[in-house]
Amino acid sequence: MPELPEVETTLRGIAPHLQGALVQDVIVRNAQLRWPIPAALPSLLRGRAILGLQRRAKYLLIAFEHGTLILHLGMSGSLRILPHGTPPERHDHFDLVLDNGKLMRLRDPRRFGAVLWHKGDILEHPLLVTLGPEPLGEAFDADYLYRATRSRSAAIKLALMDNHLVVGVGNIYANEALFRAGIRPQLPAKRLSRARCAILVQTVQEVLRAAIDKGGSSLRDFIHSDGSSGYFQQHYFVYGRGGEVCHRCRTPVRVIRQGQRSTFYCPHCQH
DNA sequence: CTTTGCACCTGTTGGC
DNA sequence: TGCCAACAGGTGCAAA
Repeated sequence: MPELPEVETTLRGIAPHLQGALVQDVIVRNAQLRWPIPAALPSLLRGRAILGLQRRAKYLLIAFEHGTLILHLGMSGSLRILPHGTPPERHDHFDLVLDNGKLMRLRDPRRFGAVLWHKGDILEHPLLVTLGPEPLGEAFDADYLYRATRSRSAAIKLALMDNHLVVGVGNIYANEALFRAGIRPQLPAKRLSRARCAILVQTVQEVLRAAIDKGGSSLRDFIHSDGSSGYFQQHYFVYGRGGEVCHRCRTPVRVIRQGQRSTFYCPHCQH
Protein backbone atom coordinates (compact mmCIF):
# COMPACT_ATOMS: atom_id res chain seq x y z
CA MET A 1 0.00 0.00 0.00
CA PRO A 2 2.10 2.67 1.30
CA GLU A 3 3.70 5.64 -0.20
CA LEU A 4 5.76 7.83 2.09
CA PRO A 5 2.77 9.78 3.47
CA GLU A 6 1.10 6.55 4.59
CA VAL A 7 4.30 5.40 6.29
CA GLU A 8 4.69 8.74 8.04
CA THR A 9 1.02 8.63 9.12
CA THR A 10 1.50 5.09 10.38
CA LEU A 11 4.55 6.15 12.38
CA ARG A 12 2.65 8.99 14.01
CA GLY A 13 -0.24 6.65 14.73
CA ILE A 14 1.73 3.90 16.45
CA ALA A 15 4.48 5.90 18.18
CA PRO A 16 2.43 7.11 21.19
CA HIS A 17 1.36 3.52 21.95
CA LEU A 18 4.85 2.01 21.68
CA GLN A 19 6.98 4.73 23.19
CA GLY A 20 8.38 3.59 26.54
CA ALA A 21 6.44 0.31 26.60
CA LEU A 22 8.01 -3.05 27.37
CA VAL A 23 7.72 -5.93 24.93
CA GLN A 24 5.82 -8.73 26.62
CA ASP A 25 5.86 -11.12 23.70
CA VAL A 26 6.52 -11.44 19.98
CA ILE A 27 4.21 -13.59 17.88
CA VAL A 28 5.24 -14.72 14.41
CA ARG A 29 2.46 -16.51 12.51
CA ASN A 30 4.18 -16.44 9.15
CA ALA A 31 7.87 -15.60 9.00
CA GLN A 32 7.99 -15.69 5.20
CA LEU A 33 7.95 -12.05 4.23
CA ARG A 34 10.36 -10.51 1.74
CA TRP A 35 13.09 -11.86 3.99
CA PRO A 36 12.40 -14.33 6.80
CA ILE A 37 11.56 -12.75 10.14
CA PRO A 38 14.56 -13.65 12.35
CA ALA A 39 13.75 -16.69 14.48
CA ALA A 40 15.59 -15.15 17.42
CA LEU A 41 13.32 -12.08 17.53
CA PRO A 42 11.05 -13.20 20.40
CA SER A 43 13.97 -13.99 22.70
CA LEU A 44 15.74 -10.79 21.62
CA LEU A 45 12.81 -8.52 22.44
CA ARG A 46 10.95 -10.09 25.37
CA GLY A 47 11.18 -7.83 28.42
CA ARG A 48 12.94 -5.04 26.54
CA ALA A 49 11.91 -1.38 26.52
CA ILE A 50 11.08 0.57 23.37
CA LEU A 51 13.23 3.68 23.44
CA GLY A 52 11.89 5.51 20.41
CA LEU A 53 10.65 5.37 16.82
CA GLN A 54 11.73 7.00 13.62
CA ARG A 55 11.36 6.72 9.87
CA ARG A 56 14.06 6.54 7.20
CA ALA A 57 12.71 6.40 3.65
CA LYS A 58 9.80 3.96 3.98
CA TYR A 59 11.48 1.98 6.73
CA LEU A 60 10.02 2.24 10.24
CA LEU A 61 12.70 1.95 12.90
CA ILE A 62 11.93 0.94 16.47
CA ALA A 63 14.89 1.53 18.75
CA PHE A 64 15.88 -0.69 21.67
CA GLU A 65 18.91 -0.43 23.88
CA HIS A 66 20.60 -3.37 22.16
CA GLY A 67 19.51 -2.81 18.57
CA THR A 68 16.76 -1.72 16.19
CA LEU A 69 13.66 -3.42 14.84
CA ILE A 70 13.25 -2.57 11.16
CA LEU A 71 9.79 -2.70 9.57
CA HIS A 72 8.83 -2.19 5.94
CA LEU A 73 5.24 -2.33 4.70
CA GLY A 74 6.00 -3.25 1.10
CA MET A 75 3.04 -2.78 -1.21
CA SER A 76 0.23 -4.04 0.97
CA GLY A 77 1.36 -3.86 4.59
CA SER A 78 -0.38 -2.04 7.42
CA LEU A 79 0.14 -1.73 11.17
CA ARG A 80 -2.57 -1.54 13.76
CA ILE A 81 -2.76 -1.00 17.50
CA LEU A 82 -5.22 -3.44 19.08
CA PRO A 83 -6.12 -4.67 22.57
CA HIS A 84 -4.55 -7.87 23.90
CA GLY A 85 -6.44 -10.94 22.81
CA THR A 86 -7.80 -9.55 19.54
CA PRO A 87 -8.11 -12.61 17.29
CA PRO A 88 -5.88 -12.48 14.22
CA GLU A 89 -7.32 -12.52 10.72
CA ARG A 90 -5.98 -13.70 7.41
CA HIS A 91 -2.58 -12.17 6.57
CA ASP A 92 -1.89 -11.01 10.14
CA HIS A 93 1.69 -12.27 10.22
CA PHE A 94 3.35 -10.55 13.16
CA ASP A 95 2.43 -9.14 16.61
CA LEU A 96 4.46 -7.08 19.03
CA VAL A 97 2.67 -7.63 22.34
CA LEU A 98 3.24 -4.81 24.82
CA ASP A 99 2.96 -4.58 28.60
CA ASN A 100 0.35 -1.80 28.38
CA GLY A 101 -2.51 -4.02 27.23
CA LYS A 102 -1.97 -3.25 23.56
CA LEU A 103 -0.34 -5.02 20.66
CA MET A 104 0.99 -3.82 17.34
CA ARG A 105 -0.12 -6.09 14.50
CA LEU A 106 1.33 -6.32 11.00
CA ARG A 107 -1.01 -7.35 8.20
CA ASP A 108 0.51 -7.82 4.75
CA PRO A 109 -1.39 -9.83 2.12
CA ARG A 110 1.31 -9.71 -0.54
CA ARG A 111 4.16 -10.24 1.93
CA PHE A 112 6.51 -7.81 0.22
CA GLY A 113 7.10 -6.22 3.61
CA ALA A 114 9.86 -6.98 6.07
CA VAL A 115 10.59 -7.37 9.78
CA LEU A 116 14.31 -7.34 10.52
CA TRP A 117 16.67 -6.85 13.41
CA HIS A 118 19.90 -4.89 13.46
CA LYS A 119 22.26 -4.47 16.35
CA GLY A 120 24.53 -1.49 16.29
CA ASP A 121 24.24 1.76 14.38
CA ILE A 122 21.01 1.51 12.42
CA LEU A 123 22.06 3.93 9.68
CA GLU A 124 24.89 1.56 8.80
CA HIS A 125 22.50 -1.26 7.99
CA PRO A 126 23.09 -2.42 4.39
CA LEU A 127 19.50 -1.57 3.42
CA LEU A 128 19.79 1.99 4.72
CA VAL A 129 23.36 2.98 4.09
CA THR A 130 23.00 3.38 0.32
CA LEU A 131 19.81 5.45 0.44
CA GLY A 132 19.61 8.96 -0.97
CA PRO A 133 18.36 11.99 0.96
CA GLU A 134 14.89 12.39 2.44
CA PRO A 135 12.60 14.27 0.04
CA LEU A 136 11.43 16.58 2.84
CA GLY A 137 14.90 17.09 4.29
CA GLU A 138 17.24 19.98 3.67
CA ALA A 139 19.68 17.96 1.58
CA PHE A 140 17.12 17.53 -1.19
CA ASP A 141 17.29 20.87 -2.92
CA ALA A 142 17.60 22.22 -6.47
CA ASP A 143 21.36 22.13 -6.39
CA TYR A 144 21.47 18.52 -5.27
CA LEU A 145 18.92 17.35 -7.83
CA TYR A 146 20.69 19.18 -10.62
CA ARG A 147 24.07 17.68 -9.81
CA ALA A 148 22.71 14.21 -9.11
CA THR A 149 20.99 14.02 -12.50
CA ARG A 150 23.86 15.19 -14.70
CA SER A 151 25.10 11.66 -15.36
CA ARG A 152 21.64 10.18 -15.82
CA SER A 153 20.22 9.54 -19.24
CA ALA A 154 17.29 7.59 -17.80
CA ALA A 155 13.84 9.18 -17.77
CA ILE A 156 13.32 11.72 -15.01
CA LYS A 157 10.43 9.71 -13.56
CA LEU A 158 12.64 6.66 -13.16
CA ALA A 159 15.38 8.78 -11.60
CA LEU A 160 12.87 10.31 -9.19
CA MET A 161 11.80 6.84 -8.10
CA ASP A 162 15.38 5.62 -7.64
CA ASN A 163 16.11 5.36 -3.91
CA HIS A 164 19.78 6.16 -4.47
CA LEU A 165 18.82 9.59 -5.77
CA VAL A 166 16.03 10.47 -3.38
CA VAL A 167 13.92 8.20 -1.18
CA GLY A 168 10.21 8.02 -0.63
CA VAL A 169 8.86 9.12 -4.00
CA GLY A 170 6.55 6.34 -5.15
CA ASN A 171 4.53 5.95 -8.31
CA ILE A 172 1.57 8.13 -7.32
CA TYR A 173 3.59 11.13 -6.21
CA ALA A 174 6.20 10.83 -8.96
CA ASN A 175 3.35 11.19 -11.47
CA GLU A 176 1.70 14.04 -9.58
CA ALA A 177 4.90 15.98 -8.91
CA LEU A 178 5.92 15.80 -12.58
CA PHE A 179 2.51 17.02 -13.68
CA ARG A 180 2.61 19.97 -11.32
CA ALA A 181 6.12 20.78 -12.49
CA GLY A 182 5.05 20.61 -16.14
CA ILE A 183 7.76 18.06 -16.86
CA ARG A 184 7.28 15.13 -19.21
CA PRO A 185 8.07 11.85 -17.40
CA GLN A 186 10.12 10.51 -20.33
CA LEU A 187 12.51 13.46 -20.39
CA PRO A 188 16.10 12.28 -19.79
CA ALA A 189 17.02 13.41 -16.28
CA LYS A 190 20.24 15.06 -17.43
CA ARG A 191 18.29 17.38 -19.74
CA LEU A 192 16.51 19.12 -16.86
CA SER A 193 17.67 22.69 -16.40
CA ARG A 194 18.66 23.95 -12.97
CA ALA A 195 15.50 26.05 -12.86
CA ARG A 196 13.30 23.06 -13.63
CA CYS A 197 15.12 21.05 -10.94
CA ALA A 198 14.14 23.75 -8.49
CA ILE A 199 10.51 23.49 -9.55
CA LEU A 200 10.52 19.71 -9.34
CA VAL A 201 11.99 19.72 -5.83
CA GLN A 202 9.23 22.10 -4.86
CA THR A 203 6.41 20.04 -6.36
CA VAL A 204 7.74 16.79 -4.89
CA GLN A 205 7.73 18.37 -1.45
CA GLU A 206 4.35 19.96 -2.08
CA VAL A 207 2.55 16.73 -3.00
CA LEU A 208 4.15 14.76 -0.15
CA ARG A 209 3.41 17.44 2.45
CA ALA A 210 -0.18 17.80 1.27
CA ALA A 211 -0.73 14.06 1.53
CA ILE A 212 0.81 13.88 4.99
CA ASP A 213 -1.39 16.77 6.09
CA LYS A 214 -4.41 14.87 4.86
CA GLY A 215 -3.38 11.90 6.94
CA GLY A 216 -1.82 9.73 4.27
CA SER A 217 -5.12 8.49 3.03
CA SER A 218 -4.38 8.39 -0.67
CA LEU A 219 -4.75 4.64 -0.98
CA ARG A 220 -7.93 2.70 -1.46
CA ASP A 221 -7.18 0.14 1.21
CA PHE A 222 -5.19 2.29 3.62
CA ILE A 223 -6.04 1.52 7.23
CA HIS A 224 -5.05 3.79 10.08
CA SER A 225 -3.23 2.37 13.06
CA ASP A 226 -6.43 2.67 15.10
CA GLY A 227 -8.13 0.38 12.60
CA SER A 228 -10.28 3.04 10.97
CA SER A 229 -10.36 3.19 7.23
CA GLY A 230 -8.60 6.36 6.25
CA TYR A 231 -9.69 6.65 2.69
CA PHE A 232 -11.38 9.71 1.40
CA GLN A 233 -11.42 11.11 -2.08
CA GLN A 234 -8.03 12.37 -3.09
CA HIS A 235 -7.64 14.91 -5.82
CA TYR A 236 -5.17 13.59 -8.36
CA PHE A 237 -4.31 15.54 -11.46
CA VAL A 238 -3.13 12.56 -13.51
CA TYR A 239 -2.53 9.39 -11.45
CA GLY A 240 -5.04 6.70 -12.34
CA ARG A 241 -6.79 9.02 -14.81
CA GLY A 242 -5.71 7.53 -18.15
CA GLY A 243 -8.13 8.54 -20.91
CA GLU A 244 -9.90 11.09 -18.73
CA VAL A 245 -9.37 14.75 -19.47
CA CYS A 246 -6.68 16.83 -17.84
CA HIS A 247 -8.17 19.01 -15.10
CA ARG A 248 -6.16 21.93 -16.38
CA CYS A 249 -6.53 21.84 -20.17
CA ARG A 250 -9.08 19.10 -21.01
CA THR A 251 -6.62 17.10 -23.11
CA PRO A 252 -6.97 13.34 -22.49
CA VAL A 253 -4.44 12.04 -19.96
CA ARG A 254 -2.00 9.59 -21.56
CA VAL A 255 -0.80 6.28 -20.04
CA ILE A 256 2.56 4.68 -20.82
CA ARG A 257 4.75 2.08 -19.12
CA GLN A 258 8.09 3.01 -17.58
CA GLY A 259 10.09 0.42 -15.70
CA GLN A 260 7.08 -1.91 -15.51
CA ARG A 261 5.00 0.81 -13.82
CA SER A 262 2.16 2.91 -15.19
CA THR A 263 2.97 6.52 -15.96
CA PHE A 264 0.22 9.10 -16.44
CA TYR A 265 0.80 12.50 -17.98
CA CYS A 266 -0.83 15.30 -19.91
CA PRO A 267 0.78 15.68 -23.34
CA HIS A 268 -0.34 19.30 -23.47
CA CYS A 269 0.75 20.49 -20.01
CA GLN A 270 3.99 18.51 -19.67
CA HIS A 271 7.13 18.96 -21.78
C1' DC B 1 29.11 3.92 -12.18
C1' DT B 2 24.17 3.57 -14.59
C1' DT B 3 20.51 0.96 -16.54
C1' DT B 4 17.28 -2.77 -17.17
C1' DG B 5 14.31 -6.45 -16.11
C1' DC B 6 13.05 -9.86 -12.80
C1' DA B 7 11.58 -11.54 -8.60
C1' DC B 8 8.75 -11.91 -4.54
C1' DC B 9 2.94 -12.69 -3.48
C1' DT B 10 -2.15 -12.12 -3.11
C1' DG B 11 -6.28 -9.68 -4.24
C1' DT B 12 -9.05 -6.93 -7.41
C1' DT B 13 -10.52 -5.43 -11.84
C1' DG B 14 -11.94 -5.49 -16.55
C1' DG B 15 -12.65 -7.65 -20.90
C1' DC B 16 -14.48 -11.42 -23.30
C1' DT C 1 -22.31 -15.21 -14.53
C1' DG C 2 -17.61 -17.08 -14.99
C1' DC C 3 -12.88 -17.24 -16.28
C1' DC C 4 -8.41 -15.44 -16.78
C1' DA C 5 -5.03 -12.09 -17.88
C1' DA C 6 -3.47 -7.79 -16.44
C1' DC C 7 -2.51 -4.87 -12.92
C1' DA C 8 -1.76 -2.84 -8.01
C1' DG C 9 1.06 1.34 -3.29
C1' DG C 10 7.91 -1.30 -3.42
C1' DT C 11 12.50 -2.28 -4.06
C1' DG C 12 16.61 -5.34 -3.77
C1' DC C 13 19.27 -7.77 -6.84
C1' DA C 14 21.76 -9.80 -10.83
C1' DA C 15 23.34 -8.99 -15.18
C1' DA C 16 24.57 -6.08 -19.00
